[in-house]
Amino acid sequence: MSDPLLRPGEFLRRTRLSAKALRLYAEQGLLLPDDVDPSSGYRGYAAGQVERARLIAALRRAGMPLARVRDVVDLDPPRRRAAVARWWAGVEADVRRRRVLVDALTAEPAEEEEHVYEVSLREVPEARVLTAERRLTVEELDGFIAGAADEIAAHLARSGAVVDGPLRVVYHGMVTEDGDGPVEVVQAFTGRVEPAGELRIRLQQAGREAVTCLSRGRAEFPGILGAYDAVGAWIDARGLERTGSPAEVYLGDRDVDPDTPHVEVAWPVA
Amino acid sequence: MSDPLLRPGEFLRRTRLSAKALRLYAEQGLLLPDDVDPSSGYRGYAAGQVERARLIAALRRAGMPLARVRDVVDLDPPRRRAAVARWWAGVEADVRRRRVLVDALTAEPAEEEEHVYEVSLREVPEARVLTAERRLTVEELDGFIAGAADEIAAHLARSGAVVDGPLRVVYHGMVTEDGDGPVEVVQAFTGRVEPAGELRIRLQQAGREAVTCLSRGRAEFPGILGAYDAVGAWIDARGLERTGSPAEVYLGDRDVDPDTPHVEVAWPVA
DNA sequence: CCTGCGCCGTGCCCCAGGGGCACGGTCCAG
DNA sequence: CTGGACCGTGCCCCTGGGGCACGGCGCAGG
Repeated sequence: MSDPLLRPGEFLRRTRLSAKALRLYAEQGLLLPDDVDPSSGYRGYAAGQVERARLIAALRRAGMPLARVRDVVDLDPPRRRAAVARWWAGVEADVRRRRVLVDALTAEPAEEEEHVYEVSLREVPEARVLTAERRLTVEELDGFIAGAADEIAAHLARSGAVVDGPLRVVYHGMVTEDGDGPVEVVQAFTGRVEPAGELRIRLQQAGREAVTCLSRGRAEFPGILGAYDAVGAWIDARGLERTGSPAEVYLGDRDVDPDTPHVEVAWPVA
Repeated sequence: MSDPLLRPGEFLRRTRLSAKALRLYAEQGLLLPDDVDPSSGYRGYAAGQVERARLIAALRRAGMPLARVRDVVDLDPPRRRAAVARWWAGVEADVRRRRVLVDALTAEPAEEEEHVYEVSLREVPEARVLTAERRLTVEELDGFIAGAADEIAAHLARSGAVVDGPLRVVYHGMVTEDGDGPVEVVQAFTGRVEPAGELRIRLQQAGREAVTCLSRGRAEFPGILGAYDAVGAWIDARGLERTGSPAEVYLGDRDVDPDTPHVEVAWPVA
């Protein structure tokens, strides 16, 4: 009895995978049978495959997609643990994002102010700003904003300049064009800074803007659309005119209390 | 301008749904256009639909399946918030389950004892036990065990009897038969108890059993299969004979530290 | 010797929640 | 009247299988 191959039935019993799953994994090369009888097509598994099958089953039960399981199963144990942990960190981040949305959806609206956005007008002074601009699609958006913010902060720090006010993201291409219109990440600063790479320096004009403020939960898409509507309606109701592209102003860190003000929607007017 | 219907393009812009999603929701009756031009097939949406569409978009982004969205969107706001919260509680529970599995998969094995199960032999005294038995499939298993445990505890409390030892789940039908073989939830007790409903009283025979202990993470399927293997191999290596069905013994509460002993796998032997 | 039964294979259609493409009709402005 | 933007339908694709039908294969019992 060196190692008689396990027939599929026995292998299924030992791993509690379904026959369908087992065949799928075999087809995809994820769990190759040790031998396939060429006439009958019967698969034979070595006893050592049981452990691998159970690892796959555990990863699947943890919700890992097969494609990633494929990348992960063949790593040596320390690397595999690290890869699993990395994947799981992404899952947790996604759950946090969804939790913020759910919190906003399940929170009791405070006293009739369910869908009321308070819009106000404010003066914006002239300022020198460092910006990164790109034309991109929806799924690239978050990554671009985060990356550009980091790049801008790093360049300002290198140049010995000082951040002056919150980060703004200006949507030049209107809310949704083809992919998305050009999006510009804008950071006001004081000090001497030279352009670098994709980063440009320009003057932000002084003027007035209509602005409303949102908690983090309501700032998650699609809640923020209500804020755009409110600001737009407020502008129209007063007979003002839009003089530029709308912007989102990120007031705080991302890991802040979901109920505190977090994002402003601002639209330049005249 | 009472309320001119929004054409699909404008509606898409206002909700940032995809055309595909919008059409899907229309087909499924989830977001019915106010009007459909019979000749061209063009859909027209009332302005009031925008809010509903955004609610649907928010729920979808939170990961709620369309079927549940369908149940939820038409509820009045307080009931809707409650329904969303109930659904989300289930999501969180699932994430917790997966997190336990991931923790077990990413934990550093302590000093070479990666896959070693310590198996030992112990005496089991005769005991009177209250049991619930059923034949069921895999997906009913957890629900049945939880329900039976509650029922048993309630009946013992009603009868003034006292729980005596941990809960056992005996798998009479071997690990995996067709669906699953009969599964018996067993609780030893002291005191006077009458059978009730599906609950039966029987004598648990005295004897010996081979047993190994698992942390909660490793007790999640499929890690527990390794314990069955280890106990079986241990029994065979000593020339003992299996004299009954294997059982899982739940030592602690479910919300306990994932690293503390949590489940035993026990197999009666002679 | 035949027959039934348990295993096992292949192939097809199904689910959510759309993405993407092709083909064709509609609507409006120049 | 014609081009381009807008919009429809219909098809195939993805994941991770579930479920069913049909067919082969081998073994045991009558």
